[in-house]
Amino acid sequence: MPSRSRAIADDLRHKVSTGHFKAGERLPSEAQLATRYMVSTPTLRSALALLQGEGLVEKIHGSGNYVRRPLRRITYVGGGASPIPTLRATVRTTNLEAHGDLPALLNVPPLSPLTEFLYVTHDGKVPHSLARIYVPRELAPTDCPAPEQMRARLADLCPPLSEIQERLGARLPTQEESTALRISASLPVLSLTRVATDTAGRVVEAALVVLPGDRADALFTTCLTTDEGISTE
Amino acid sequence: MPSRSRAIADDLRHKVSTGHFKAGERLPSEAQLATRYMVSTPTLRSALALLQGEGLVEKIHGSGNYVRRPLRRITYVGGGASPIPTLRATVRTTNLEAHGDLPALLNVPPLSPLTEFLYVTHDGKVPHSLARIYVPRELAPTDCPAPEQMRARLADLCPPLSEIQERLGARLPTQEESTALRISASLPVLSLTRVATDTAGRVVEAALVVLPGDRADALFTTCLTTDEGISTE
DNA sequence: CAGTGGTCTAGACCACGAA
DNA sequence: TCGTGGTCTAGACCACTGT
Repeated sequence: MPSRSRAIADDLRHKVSTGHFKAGERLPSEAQLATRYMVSTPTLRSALALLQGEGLVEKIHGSGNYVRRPLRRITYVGGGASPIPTLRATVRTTNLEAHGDLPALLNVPPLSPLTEFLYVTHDGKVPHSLARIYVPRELAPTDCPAPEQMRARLADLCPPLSEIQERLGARLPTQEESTALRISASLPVLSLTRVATDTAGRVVEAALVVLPGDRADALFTTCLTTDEGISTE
Repeated sequence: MPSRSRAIADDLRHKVSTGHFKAGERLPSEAQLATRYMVSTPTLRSALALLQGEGLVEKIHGSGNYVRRPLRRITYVGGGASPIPTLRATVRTTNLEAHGDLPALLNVPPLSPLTEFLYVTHDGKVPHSLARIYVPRELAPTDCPAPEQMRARLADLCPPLSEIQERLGARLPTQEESTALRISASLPVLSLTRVATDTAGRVVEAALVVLPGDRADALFTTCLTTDEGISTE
C-alpha cells in the first residue's frame, strides 16, 4: 500500500540518485512540488520528512530544501583505538559535580568533582560528532588536549589502562544534539558510551559519543586465534 | 519554542511516568485527546508520533494508542559470544544466490550458492530481534539449528574461526523490519553486520542483525592487559 | 520586502479491529 | 456495525532567509 507521500519520496529519491537533482542543489519550493505532484502541502512535507530521516535532504528554514552532499563516512574503531579519525575539533572544558548517570558510570560518589570535555569534531564546515568526556578532576589535564592527545595521555597513566567497555545504542537525537550536529530530529544517531578502567580498577574516563546515523558506523574486530572469547553460553 | 505538539508530548510523557496512564493501558482516543488539549487531530497525532519514536506508545490501527509495557532490555554481546540471549526463535531457511552486498561481504563470486537463515527471536509474544545469516552453501547444515547451536557448529569447524568483524550503525527500519519487529517506522534500529572468518581466510558466516533501538544495545569489552590495541593513530 | 519553510486548523474519506 | 487510527485536503498565519 504505497501511500501518496511514500510514492513521492520514492520518486524524489530516484530523481536524486539519477542526477536529476544534483548534490547541493536546491529543490523546487514545497508549494511548487505540491502542485507538480498534485497533493496538498502537508502531504508533500511528509514525503520530504522521509527523505530527511534518511539524511538525503536538508531543510533550511526560509531558504529551501537542499540535496545533501554525500558526506565522508566516519568509522569509529572500537577496542581502544583512536575514538574518532583526526579531525578539527572544538573543545570546551567545564568543571562540575557528578550527577545523573555519571556516578554509576565512573564508579565515584555523587557530587564528586569531575572535568567535562565537550568535543565537537568537524569535517570541513560540517559537524561530524559530538563527544562528552568525563574524567575525575584529579586525573584531568589542565589544558585542553586534542582528542588524540587525550588518549595518548591516558595511555601514559600509571597504573595503565586495563579494560575498555563500549556500549552502543540507536536512538533519535535530543534537540541539543540535532542542533549541534546540524541533522534532522528524525535522523537516528549512533550513541556510544565508553568506559575506560585502569589496572587498579578505577574508572579513568567515561565518554558519551553521538554520531549521525546516516554516515557513521562503529567497527569492532575480534581475533580468536587462541580460542578465547568463543562461548555458546 | 515549545511547539504545541511538543508540549502535548511532554505532558503525556509526564502522565505516563507518574502512573496517570499505566503500562498496557489504552489512551483516550485521538479525537478525545485532541478535544482535551484543544488542538486539531493532526497536531495531536504529531505529538503521539514523537512518543512513538521513543518507543513509549504503540499505535494499533483500529484499536487505539497503548502505553507500551516496559520490555526486557536486550544486550548483544560482541566479540564472538552468543549473538543474542537464548530466546525462542522462529527460523526460515532459504537457498539463494549471492547478490547485492553479499558477494563483497562473504568474499565469494556473485551468484555463488548461499543458504540464508532468517531468525526472528521472541521474548514471550514480543518480537525482539531479526537476523539474516548467510553461509556458503557447502558449509551450511542441512537442518535448522537454533542460533546458539549454529554458533557451536561454527566453533567446531576445521579450520577454526580466526576473526570476527562487527560493524554497527543506527538507522530507521525498513518497512519489512518495522513489521517483523512490530515497532513504529520512526523508531531507530541498531543494525549490526557480523562477518566471521576462519584461519584459512575464508568467510564462513555473515550475519545482518536488526535490534529495536528503544530496548537494545551492544556491548563490547576489550582487555588491554598486554598493551596491545592501544594506538593513537 | 518577497519567498521560503514551520505549524496549525477543521474538516473529509478510507481501512482496520472488536463485538 | 461502529469506533478506531491512517491519510489527505485546502487553506491560514507566523518565523526565518536573502535581497
